[in-house]
Amino acid sequence: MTVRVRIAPSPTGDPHVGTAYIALFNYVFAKRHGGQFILRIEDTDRTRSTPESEAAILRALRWVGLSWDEGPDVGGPHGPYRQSERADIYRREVANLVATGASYRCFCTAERLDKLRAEQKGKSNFMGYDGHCRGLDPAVSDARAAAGEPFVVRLAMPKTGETIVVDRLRGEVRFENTQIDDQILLKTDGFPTYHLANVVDDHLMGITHVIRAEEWLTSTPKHVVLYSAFGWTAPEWIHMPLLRNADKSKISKRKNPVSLDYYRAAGFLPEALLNFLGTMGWSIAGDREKFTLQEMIDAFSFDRIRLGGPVFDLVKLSAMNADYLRALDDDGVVARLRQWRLADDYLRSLVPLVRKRIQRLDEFVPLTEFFFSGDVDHAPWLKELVPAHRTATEVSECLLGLVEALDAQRDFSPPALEAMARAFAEKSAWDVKELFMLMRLAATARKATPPLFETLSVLGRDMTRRRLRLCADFLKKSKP
RNA sequence: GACCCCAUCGUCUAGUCCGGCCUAGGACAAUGGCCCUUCAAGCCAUGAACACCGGUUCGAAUCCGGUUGGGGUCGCCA
Repeated sequence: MTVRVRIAPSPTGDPHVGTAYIALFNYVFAKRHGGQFILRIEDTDRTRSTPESEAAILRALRWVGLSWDEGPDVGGPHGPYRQSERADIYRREVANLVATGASYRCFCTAERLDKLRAEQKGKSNFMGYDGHCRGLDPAVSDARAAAGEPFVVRLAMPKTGETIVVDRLRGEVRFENTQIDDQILLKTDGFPTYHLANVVDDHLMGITHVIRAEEWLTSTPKHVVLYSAFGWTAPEWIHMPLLRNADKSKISKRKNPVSLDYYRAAGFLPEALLNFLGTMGWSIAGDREKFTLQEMIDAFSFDRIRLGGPVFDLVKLSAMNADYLRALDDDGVVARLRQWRLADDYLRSLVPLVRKRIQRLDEFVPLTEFFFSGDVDHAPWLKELVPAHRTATEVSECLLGLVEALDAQRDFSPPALEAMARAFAEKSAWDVKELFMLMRLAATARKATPPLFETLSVLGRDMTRRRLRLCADFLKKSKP
């Protein structure tokens, strides 16, 4: 049996460092055993998935140095590799399940479910669907569906006994069936949920090992039941520990940069990032922490994974990055600088912003310095950041609000940014002039810069968000 | 709250499976020093952990039980 594994990101946002982490272990395991590593796009959330996000994820994964044997861009014998293009497959498979009674239509409204949840909250030990439509007469169900009434399809979980998940890293994990609710498999819009699509695709694509994050562990019994309902052999499960913030909570953008694009923009070397991720929960040897991708492949074994959630420490990553940088010769560093920012493309995007502001070429570098630095120091601007009529907390909150707005802002062109900022000003009752200066100071640590939105546009989403957040943190600490 | 997972220096980890080699090793960070016109880098040194309580055993970081702590999940998101 040849090993086939996959990484299955959802294109609903920035390329996540956790995706690279899990992709790395999948990739390494596949290569260790001469198997295949597949990339599948899980875009069944029609409201949140975007082609831009998909492209960004592919680009980021490539940047980090991982490549896949099959995927939406490279094709393969088990395509399509984009779940939105496989909708008919899921509908076909789920129809079989309804026919055998392993799943059923549910006509409950969102309102009813909300009410149910509210009632259960705090009172009941069981949280989840109450099986209201489970006993519906199939003839009635058929008639209501035929009449055009919207419905979802749910998995009929066994009501007794337990489901055992065999996890490669933990052994048998047991779940009482009574506490697992009837998972929705097919949504009202006809698209599958993760649980269905994931099982169907893993089976159809011949996936042998599912290496994914620990957050999936508690929904795995549903997948076990699904496999058996289909009559399919389940893959082997391997749930990796979750990357953590410094406070041990699951890594999040509020407490850590999580976008791979940030790490690229901040000048981390992809091989250093990969090496660092390889030390998260895994070790190559007791006294060794530097290794190449190939060395990791050669040495890889699940036996060397520990399950405590590793804290993603930027300081340690930076130290490792420094090691890689020092190992490069001078030409190597030059090459990396060019790949990073000192490239014609980037300089060209800067020139329109400053050409009228310089009289001599030697003014270019000082004027554009903040485009080339990572984190900036806001300390000298405390007075300007927090004018007399504002409190530090107030300004900090405003910045955090902006970061949130920026998170959602896919279009980073100057006009789009300006529209966003003006809308934000209106909504938050901040004076436009004041808000714009705040953004300028936070993003650049300067009072005088090229036009704000052109500047932010070139600076990019990741660096802009990082600096605003840093500024908000600084203010929060400075004067509570 | 219910269920599930986890538990070695501040952090990443070795050691845990097959108990003695562990007065617990390495790395990052911290501190002190050396080097040096400066700053880095480099080198040397120091402090720093087996969560707790029981049990098994001649012997436990290692095995068992409990407690505590942390995390995750309970979405027509993945």
